[in-house]
Amino acid sequence: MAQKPAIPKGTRDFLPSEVAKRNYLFETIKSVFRRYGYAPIETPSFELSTTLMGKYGDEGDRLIFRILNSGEKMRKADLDALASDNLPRFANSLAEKALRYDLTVPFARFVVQHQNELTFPFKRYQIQPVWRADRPQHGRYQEFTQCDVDVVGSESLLYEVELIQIFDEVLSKLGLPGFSILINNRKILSGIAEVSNQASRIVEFTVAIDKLDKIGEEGVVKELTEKGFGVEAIEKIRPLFAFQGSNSDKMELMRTYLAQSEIGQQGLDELQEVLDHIAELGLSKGELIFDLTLARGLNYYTGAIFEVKAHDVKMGSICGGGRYDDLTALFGLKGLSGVGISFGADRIYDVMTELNLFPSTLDKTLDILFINFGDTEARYSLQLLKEVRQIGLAAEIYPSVAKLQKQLKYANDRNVPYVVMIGAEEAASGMLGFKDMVSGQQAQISRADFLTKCAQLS
RNA sequence: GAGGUUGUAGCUCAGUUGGUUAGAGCGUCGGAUUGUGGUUCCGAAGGUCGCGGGUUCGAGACCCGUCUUCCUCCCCA
Repeated sequence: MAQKPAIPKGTRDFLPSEVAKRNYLFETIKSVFRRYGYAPIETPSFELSTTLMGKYGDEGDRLIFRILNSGEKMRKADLDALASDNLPRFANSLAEKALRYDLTVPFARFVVQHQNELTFPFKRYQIQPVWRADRPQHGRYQEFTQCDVDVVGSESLLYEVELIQIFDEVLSKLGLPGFSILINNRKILSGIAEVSNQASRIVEFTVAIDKLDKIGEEGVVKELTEKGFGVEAIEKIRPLFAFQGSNSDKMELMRTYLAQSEIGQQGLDELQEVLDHIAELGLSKGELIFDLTLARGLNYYTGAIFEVKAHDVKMGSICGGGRYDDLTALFGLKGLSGVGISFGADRIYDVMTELNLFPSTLDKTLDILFINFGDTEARYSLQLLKEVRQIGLAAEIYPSVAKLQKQLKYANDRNVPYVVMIGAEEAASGMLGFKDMVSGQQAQISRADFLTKCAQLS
């Protein structure tokens, strides 16, 4: 019985034209990564559940795809846990492997595991798919590709600067007309929590303040109240709702506000240093903005936090990243600070499609098509075809003796710029018909002239 | 995980309060035109109406379930 073809929700097939665009995207990204001295690594698409679980907070755990144990391993199911309603534990006993959720945590595992084989600071890039059991939406998939660059083994803020330059260079190179590179620092957020006496509830606080531009001041107050923040605490953070203006205006406000917080001042110092460097070096199309409401949920960032948003499109963040001081400590290696960023290739692809930024030349996968007029005539074409390929052009001969109309239509559909016709007449005379499919013009030229032309095209 | 929404030809979509044989455009294929494509004209093929159950004399349409799509939350690339 024929089965209706389908793929799981949140996943996609890629047609040749789409792969061409994706490769162009990846190649552009890679070329920049390499130029800044990063080398590629790869890690398995699935890890041990224990490697991933608990690293992304409760929300994150929910979104991790688990791989059901197979065969005899199914007997490991912890039925006691099920009976006592301990579903997380029961789930863990059913699945000892899980699809990776991002590239950062596996990277931390990789660094600890191979620490003796690496030179620090270790700079790597990694372009691989990740999976999230999220509900699909615009720009949101269950399988998508992340392009990460990270450096571990240095606390130098020069890397923050470098990564901002990479954001700017990649996205400018891809032709995005404008985008905002949002930056914040976890220490500033900690300082706010400290000043408002809510040090232990920083996550709830940051989640609420992250919505400032969405639900407004009243909404944030309401949400904080609902979460049990007292009137006093809310009054203490109210000055932050006026946070606006230039980066230096914002810095000034925060210097005053966080005057009593040591950690807050430290965060401001760090941010200031990065801002100064970038101001001096300049950016191409990007705009670096100090954004206090940027409080990404990932609970492993300890210093800088980044996020990038493209202008003029309705799309969430297209890039993210930040500094994490303790990530490798989770796998037993302390005192190793890391900082990294991630490009959301699929979202960038969607943005570029929407803004029509892909070069039209990407469609072309064939330079020359030889028309097939018959078995005898094709012999002449085959010899020439071989030489054309050696020159470096993509070329092929139509596989059967179909009507010329059909062969030309095929050339048309394939976006082939040139067609060569060698029929009985041409085979005898040593000439060939060379047709420009764009202009429609055709000329009889010698084989030598043809090969010269091919050499120019390659 | 919560709420809403969608599904009819390869694609985009019509389809009246439930009523005969479910339509159009685009695309595909064939022909006009045996060595000249994109334009034009003529013709043809192509549908378990997402899937399963129910109501009814009768369901593409109504009800229930399920999957899928898109959207708002949550969260994130």
